[in-house]
Amino acid sequence: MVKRTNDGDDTDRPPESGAGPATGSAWGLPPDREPGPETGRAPERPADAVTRRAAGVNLLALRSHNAALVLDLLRTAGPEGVSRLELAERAGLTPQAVSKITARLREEGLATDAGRRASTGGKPRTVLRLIPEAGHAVGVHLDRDELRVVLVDLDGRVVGERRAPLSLGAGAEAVLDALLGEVTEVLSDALGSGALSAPLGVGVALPGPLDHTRGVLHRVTGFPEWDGFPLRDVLAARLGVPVVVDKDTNAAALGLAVGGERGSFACLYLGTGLGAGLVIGDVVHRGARTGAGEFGHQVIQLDGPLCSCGNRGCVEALCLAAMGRGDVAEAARVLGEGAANLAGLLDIDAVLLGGRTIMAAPEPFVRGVAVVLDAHARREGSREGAVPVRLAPGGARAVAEGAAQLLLGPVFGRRDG
Amino acid sequence: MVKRTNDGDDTDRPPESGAGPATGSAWGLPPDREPGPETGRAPERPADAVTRRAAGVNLLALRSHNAALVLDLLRTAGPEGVSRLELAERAGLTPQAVSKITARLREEGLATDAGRRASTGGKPRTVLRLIPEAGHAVGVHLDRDELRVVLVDLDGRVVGERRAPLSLGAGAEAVLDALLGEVTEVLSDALGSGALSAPLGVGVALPGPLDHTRGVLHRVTGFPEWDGFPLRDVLAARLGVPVVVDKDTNAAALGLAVGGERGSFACLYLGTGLGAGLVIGDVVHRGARTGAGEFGHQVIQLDGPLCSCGNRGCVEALCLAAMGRGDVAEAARVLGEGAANLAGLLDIDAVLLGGRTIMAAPEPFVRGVAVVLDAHARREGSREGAVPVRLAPGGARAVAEGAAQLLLGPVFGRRDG
DNA sequence: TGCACTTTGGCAACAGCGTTGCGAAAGTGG
DNA sequence: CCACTTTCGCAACGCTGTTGCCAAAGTGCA
Repeated sequence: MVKRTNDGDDTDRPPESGAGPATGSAWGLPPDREPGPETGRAPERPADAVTRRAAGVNLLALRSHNAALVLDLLRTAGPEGVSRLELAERAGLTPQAVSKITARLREEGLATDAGRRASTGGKPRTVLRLIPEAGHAVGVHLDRDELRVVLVDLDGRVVGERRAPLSLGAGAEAVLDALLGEVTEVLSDALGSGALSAPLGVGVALPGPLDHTRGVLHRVTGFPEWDGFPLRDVLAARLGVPVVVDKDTNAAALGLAVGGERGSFACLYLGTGLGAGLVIGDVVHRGARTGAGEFGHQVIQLDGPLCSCGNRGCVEALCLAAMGRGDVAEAARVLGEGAANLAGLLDIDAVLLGGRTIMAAPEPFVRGVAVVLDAHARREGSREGAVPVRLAPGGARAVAEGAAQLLLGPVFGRRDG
Repeated sequence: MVKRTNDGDDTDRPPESGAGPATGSAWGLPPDREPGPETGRAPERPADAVTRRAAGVNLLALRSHNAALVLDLLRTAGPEGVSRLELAERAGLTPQAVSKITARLREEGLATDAGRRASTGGKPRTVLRLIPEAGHAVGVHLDRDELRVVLVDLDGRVVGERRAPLSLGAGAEAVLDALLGEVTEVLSDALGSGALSAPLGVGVALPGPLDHTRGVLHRVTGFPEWDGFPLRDVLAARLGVPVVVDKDTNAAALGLAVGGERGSFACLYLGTGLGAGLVIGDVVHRGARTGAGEFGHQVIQLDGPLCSCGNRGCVEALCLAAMGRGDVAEAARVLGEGAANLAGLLDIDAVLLGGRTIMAAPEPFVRGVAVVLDAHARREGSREGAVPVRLAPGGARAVAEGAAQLLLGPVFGRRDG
């Protein structure tokens, strides 16, 4: 039902990566071709992809942009729905344009009526809502010791889930087999239980570093054997649907951005390591090399204790050392100083905390970080007050859900950054 | 000749701030009304302006977007010009669409023929170029001890300039009078020497903090009497043209972004203080409160020496202390550590150095910062190598030129961030 | 109960965008 | 001089959002 939004440049777009021949349901098919580690897309200079994209806007691009925007407004409104006039006001379009767009969305099965509003003296407004079942995506969280697969609908609701223990160091074949198996299971469960259209694709989130634009892993921390592995293309070839790969922190941040966190914010995740997902102006910021978010190896103590990365005085080293001593307050303070540096540099609207270590003792961390940010704001005389600190919502499934949003986001017009 | 790009929402847009009745050339007119500190625009909640702007795209918006894009490509091509087919390829539009757009630009006096290319076996391509004289903007750099005003054409070339000593602490009236005087002088010089269309407006860059969206100053460092002064609206009322206000570091960064520096980069300015201008994806990042770029008060030495801001161990304090001891190498090293934190956090493409202190001894700073970034990159095993460090080009006029780009940028489709 | 009024939202005509088909213009090369 | 290539404008077209208009569906007062 849902097609990926057409950007109007379908004339010379490279073919969908590994989409291969659509032999019925391609799920669970044996690999019809095994791309070697070097068989990726045509090598494109990353600089080109960033510095000057063809920014000319087509009528087709305009159409899909506005349709995606209206769809996003419908999604944001939730099950209560929105009226056409409200959509028009929020989108900055005329009511008649919205009428045409919503008529198309209804024809495509993406939207439907949802009752009417109370009259204000005239004809009551007809309320529209998204049909969440019109599209699905798979989100995979490939963690160091666990694999989690979720199936979510257009609304972002989880409609299927599986977990399995897994070691990232068990070798590519073992990990891929486990991943493909769990994904297939989740999908066949959903297919058995009800009507399910073909999924839009699979998003995979895992610890970095990696190249998001090409979907190639670099040396995953602690598992150098993955270096250079073209995960996206291998998975796309085996699954027969589009695959997107991203860092776990970015996926989590994307999930929050889609889930209602507006503006610019940073999610700090403290677990085996310390990383950050950055959202700037509602867009996940990855950087040209998918290297953004290196929060943990920010130096906040010149010539401080040696960190595993080779530098001295990194936030991560100080924070984990404090945790090793059982000094949560100091760990939170150190984290707060790093967060204050980040907040000052980017003028973000919120700091969100997550990760296993923080979830084990949320309150002292949130308070400790807030205290540092408050102190900085007061000393610098900020008129807006300190950046608010909150716990990142979503729990243990957040990364997998965010991974699914790597596919759902474009449907609602979200750009990558 | 040049009208500001129409975004298609001119139905309910607030009137151009202080544009007033156009009584001939409004320059140098006595103030016909003096807006008090509270007579600004209708107060708009900053959250709204950031979190959800009406993103629906109009046919009018599409038209002006594509026209601005083509104009930008013409500007980038320089005096040699570009052919229609090249424009079409770069813009992602069909040649025929480009023909129509360039025909309009030629009618409006913004573009013209510039010879032809050598034939490749058929009709030779006609080359088009921008007409730089079709539009101008004024850039003002309001520094602590000096005032600099430049007049630039569409190409960004400086066609008029004036300097005057000035103390920001001399009081609002004195500073405003000096500013208005110099601006009027620059314009009348240009009017006398040749044909000059009415300028697009005036961009003013000064040390922060301030509110870029409203054009209101906060407590300019060291000059608390400016707190809350609505500089944009006051100047707009007196000059009768649009005015945009921004931090000096942001203006400088914008100037570099327009001047050819692509992608994402940071400009670090070391003078009486230490600040940064951030460009992320070709867009200046200011943050919702125009607070981004607080590079100098990044803490890199927990419990270090006290800084003027009240915190301890700020880069600025350490850097300036080292300079006070004459230890340029240590200052560069400290600066480099801060730059490494920034580069890791944002995955930027380049670090540019500027400011009076650095220009006094450029080579040791560039080398010292590069050494630190190299060391970090090597230790972390970056496959792309270290972030390149360069001197920010442009010299002493860079900030004023960038201020003028605050007005020119929108003509070429540059969004604010 | 009936009528005036308000508000919503679809139908139809329209202006204007980029696209396509086609041909004139302006070169090269034999 | 002619065949060929390439550029680029004119004209028709499809599709976008916009405007004008009117039916539909309520409220509220007589």
